[in-house]
Parts: sequence; structure tokens; C-alpha cells
Amino acid sequence: MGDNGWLARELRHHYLFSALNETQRARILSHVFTRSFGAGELLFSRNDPAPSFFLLRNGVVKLYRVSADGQEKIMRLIRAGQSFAESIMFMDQPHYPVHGAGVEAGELLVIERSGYLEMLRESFDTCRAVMVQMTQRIQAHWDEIEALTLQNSRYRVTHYLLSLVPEGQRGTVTVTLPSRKMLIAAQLAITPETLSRVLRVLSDEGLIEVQEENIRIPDVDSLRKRMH
Amino acid sequence: MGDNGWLARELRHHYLFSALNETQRARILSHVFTRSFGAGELLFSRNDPAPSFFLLRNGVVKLYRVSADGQEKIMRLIRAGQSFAESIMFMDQPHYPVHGAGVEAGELLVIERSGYLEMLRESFDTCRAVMVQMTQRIQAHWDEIEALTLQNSRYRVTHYLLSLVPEGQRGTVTVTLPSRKMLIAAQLAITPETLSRVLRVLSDEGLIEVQEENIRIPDVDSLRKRMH
DNA sequence: GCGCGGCCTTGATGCACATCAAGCTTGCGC
DNA sequence: GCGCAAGCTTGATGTGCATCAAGGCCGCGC
Repeated sequence: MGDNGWLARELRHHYLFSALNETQRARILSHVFTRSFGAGELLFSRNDPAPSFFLLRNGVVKLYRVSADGQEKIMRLIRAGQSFAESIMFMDQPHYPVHGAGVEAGELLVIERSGYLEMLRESFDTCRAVMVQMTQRIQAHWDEIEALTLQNSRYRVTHYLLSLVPEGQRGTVTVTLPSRKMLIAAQLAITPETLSRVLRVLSDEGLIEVQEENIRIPDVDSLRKRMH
Repeated sequence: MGDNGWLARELRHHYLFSALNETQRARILSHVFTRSFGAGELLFSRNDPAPSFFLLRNGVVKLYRVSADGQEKIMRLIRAGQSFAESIMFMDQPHYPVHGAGVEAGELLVIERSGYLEMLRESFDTCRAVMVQMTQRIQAHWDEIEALTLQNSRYRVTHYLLSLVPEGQRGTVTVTLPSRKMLIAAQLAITPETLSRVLRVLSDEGLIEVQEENIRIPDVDSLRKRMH
């Protein structure tokens, strides 16, 4: 991409690169380029051959699947600083397992699988960092599968709201929904109508107060107690 | 464990150990012991501190979560030769994220996290093998989340039946359900009643023939075509 | 200004699956 | 043999969420 100085500096703080030494990091730059995209632009389709994975610099990206009848489920919403599709590195026939598309225009780093993989061989610490990430991803999936099978929509919405509350916060908190309600519904695997209704019920019960995309939670603990 | 000769021989064929050299494999044995368990016996609970992961030698183990009202969702059913809970290796506060219990009595190898982790540092190939496994697990989770959100019970049951058909097989196949129908239902996140009814419908449509736990599929392709 | 499309809400209706309940079969202990 | 429990099936009923439909609000282009 030409201007490699700040790129190297930027990469230093991401777990995929932080454990590499300067030589390695310099070497990897030849396998990296940037790409910008618009809102709604398709980045890759499910089952496309996957030569690269990505690091999002700014904007928002959705990873999603589509059912036979066109319904869409967002598997993950990517925000600035997050990497995605790393796992294609460890497939022997790398293909993207989901669709990827822009939600808000932005720019991403495209990292070539083969080059990075070679680098991995030399850095156990980076290997370990990748595995830590994958483990966290697996945990998240289990939580989601649990929520989908063992819990109802009220639980899922409440759980989501609580996930927006800063760690360790108690008492009264105001959170801001990080995206349009439609997108949130698609993540929680409910319809926008249901999301709207659940928020209504919660606010009728005095557990939350909805003001546009700002949600005031008078008491985090009592919300947590009444998830079911 | 004393009798280490066959143990070393047994381990050689498992991906967690196959890339290690003899010295390493010998060294790891001091971090491994066996444990036998009965049907229904609890092996570990969700949130227990997790010093070890496991390799199942024989019997069947279920990994599951339980909802507030006692409903049980089987996250994974482990069979002889499979390892599980490896991912606790990469948590900084290792705790089991699910319950584990015997389904059919058997015996498992208990592998200490710390010892194995040290070994990993020395073998990129093993690292890579672990990452490949984790990647496959992640794929499977995405498929499951998709099935839970985008597909109905008929699809899930059909998909499950087709997963029992040997790779590349076409035409007429007979598969045997690998466990009691209750357990299968708990994996597919449906009730035994619904499973029973779906099988009934499929067999009324001539797509399958049910004979106890043996299921004859006259034509794999037409079953695949009529999943929805 | 006005019209239009996207997003959100609210209500009426529908449907897939769960729940509840009863009956059947099989295996096991006595 | 009998009684009993576990697993499976089938039918009747219930319910949570989706679907369908309509209306309000807001931003944008004309």
C-alpha cells in the first residue's frame, strides 16, 4: 500500500501482530493491502475461495447467512479494530463459510493467508494468541446456541442489553444501542417487531426506559434478576 | 498408570499427539492418567475450575447445558477416540463452560493442561492440528446456529439423518441411529415427540423407512432435495 | 413546500413446536 | 408369572413468536 510506516505502527497493537518482531512485521507487510468498501457492498460470498482474511480499520461489516427463503441471520457484526475470517487459515480448502458485506462504509486490511501462515510457524506466542481468540469465539457460540435453544426472546434481549453495560457497573446505567434495531434483531434471531414488543414489555415493567437508541436501566441488578 | 507402553502406542494416532516425537510423547505421559466412569456419572460441572482436558477411550459422554427450568441441551456427544475440552488450555482462568456426564460407561484419559501446553510450544505442527480442529468446531457451530435460526425441525432431522450417511454414498442406504432417540432430540433441540412426528411424516412421504433404530433411505438424493 | 422510502411501532391472525396426557412396548426385579 | 419404570408414539391443547397489515415519524430529493 505504499505508506507502510503507520501501517506497521497500527498493526503493532493487534493481537495478530503484536507478538511478532520488527523483521517479521516488516515481512508480512508485503502480504497486506487495504480495500475500501461502501455500505451494503458485498465483500465476499459464502463458499467463495478464501485466499485472505481481514482486519477492519473503520466502518462496520456484517457476517451472515441466508436461508432458502431469503431470511438473513447475522452471525457476527464486525467493528473497527476487529479481525475476521482468520479461521480460513486452517482449512485445507479455504472457502468463506458466510457472506460478508459492508453495513457502514469503511476500509479494511486484506491479509494473505499463505504469507501469514508461514509467519505463524515462527511465533508460538502469536499462535497462542490466535488460539485464545478462537477459544473465546467458541465460548460465544456456545452461549448463543444456549440462548437460542434454552432461552426465549425476552432473555436474549435482556442479555444483549446487559452485554452493553460496562464491566462491573451497578445501579443506574444508560446504554446506547450500537446499531439500528433491525440489525440487532437479526443478530438475536428475532424479528424487528418482536424486539420492539420486548422492549415495550420491559419498559412497562419499569426495568428500562427507552429514548430513541438510548436505553436507561434504572437498576442493572433487577434487570438481571428478571431476565426470564 | 504404570502400563505406559500401549498408552503411548494409542496416543500416536490421535491428532493431539501424532506430530510429537518419541521424547515428547514419553514426557507427556507423566501428565496423563486414566479414569473410568459409569452411565449417568457427572464428570465435571459448568464453571468448575478446569485443570485438564480429555480423550475418550470408550463409552459415550455428553457435554450439555441446562436452563433455569431444568431443560437440557446437548452441545456435543463424544464417542470413543474423540478428545474434548481442549479449549480450556487457552483460557487464562480455565473453567469448564459446560457440564460433562457419562451416557454409556467407559474410560477416559485425563490430560493435564499445563504439561501439554508446554509441549505445544515446541511443536508448530501440533499447534496447527489443534487450530484445524478448532476451526472445524467453529464451522460446525455456525452450521448449528444457522439450523436453529433459519431452518425448521424437519430440516434439522433430515440434515442429521444425512450426516449419518457415509461420504459420497448415493441411492439406497440404511443408517443406524447411534443413540437413543431422546438423546438425538436433545442434540437437535427438539422434543422426543417432535422427533417422532417428523420421522413419521418423512416415512409417510416414502422418504425413509423406520425399523426400530435402523432407518432405510430408499434414495439419498430425493431425501436431500426435500429437506424443507 | 411536498412526496417518497426506510425504519420503527402496534394490532390481528397464523403456525410450528411445546406441553400435557394417555396408551403401547420392552426389559428388569421380584 | 406380575408390577413397574423407561422409552417411544399418538392425539388434544396451548403458546411464543412470525407474519401480515396499517400507520407514524424522519430524512432526503425534488
